[in-house]
Amino acid sequence: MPEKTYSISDLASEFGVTTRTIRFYEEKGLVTPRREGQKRLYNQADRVRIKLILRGKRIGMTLDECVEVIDMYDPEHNNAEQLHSLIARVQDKRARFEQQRRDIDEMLKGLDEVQALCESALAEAGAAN
Amino acid sequence: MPEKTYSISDLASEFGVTTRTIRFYEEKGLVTPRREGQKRLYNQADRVRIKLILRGKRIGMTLDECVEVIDMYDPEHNNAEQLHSLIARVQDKRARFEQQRRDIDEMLKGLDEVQALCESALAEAGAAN
DNA sequence: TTTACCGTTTACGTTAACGTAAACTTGAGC
DNA sequence: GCTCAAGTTTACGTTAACGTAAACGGTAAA
Repeated sequence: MPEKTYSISDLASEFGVTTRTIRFYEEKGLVTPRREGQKRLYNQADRVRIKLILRGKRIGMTLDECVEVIDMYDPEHNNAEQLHSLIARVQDKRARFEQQRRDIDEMLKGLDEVQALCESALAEAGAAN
Repeated sequence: MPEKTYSISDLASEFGVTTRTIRFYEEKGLVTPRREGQKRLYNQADRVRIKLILRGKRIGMTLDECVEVIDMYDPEHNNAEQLHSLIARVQDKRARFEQQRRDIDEMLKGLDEVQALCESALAEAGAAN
């Protein structure tokens, strides 16, 4: 069965971005859809790459960093040396993500405190009536 | 006892940024150190704000978003209406941060898989000898 | 056939978050 | 008194990640 394909506006609306954004990612080499005549045709792999890019962006990664991570997924690695270097890069990214998770947890803790203060202030105001 | 203060380069080196960055934050109204003559003097509150800004930046927040969050911490809120609106904003931020945490967890999962593949490939190569 | 979309390329514009450089002041140490 | 490091202001430069506009091609419905 033929693989499912997507038009550029399919993906744009699915992911809530503009077609310009997707073409821009192509300019930068992040996706390489095939063409049907003039029109771009995206396959499942393209779609996944875009999804990964947008996930990266949500946590503040640059497009170049997104590429770095995505490239880790395809095995251009043959020998032991390359495998070790890949593992090292994985560790670097992991450290970064774990730092980010700590940052987010701190942020959430702060929000909890603010909310608790708000609610106790509201309770007090309510009790005053 | 007088509050502890910091020079601009104190904070710059503590946080690993340039003095330009800190002055830029002042231009944008994110910090307002007092002056001793010509020189800027930062107090503990200023220092904490900068710390919060940089934490926000690490998870991809814009400076404006950092201000939004930081502003939630000081109580400019008196009446019940303002308290409810603040709680609503807290919920919005919370949702965003939780999404980010999910994104990070997915990223880490991906890294785990890559590393596992690398290690099993290395084990296989080792066994082949 | 005309209208209405969807798609395309090309190209200039925009915003955030600083970098960088120049020119000047000021207090500390020699 | 001179130097030197650390500070200041002013101002133009830079990069990433698209936005926006113009001008055009294909096709499907009215």
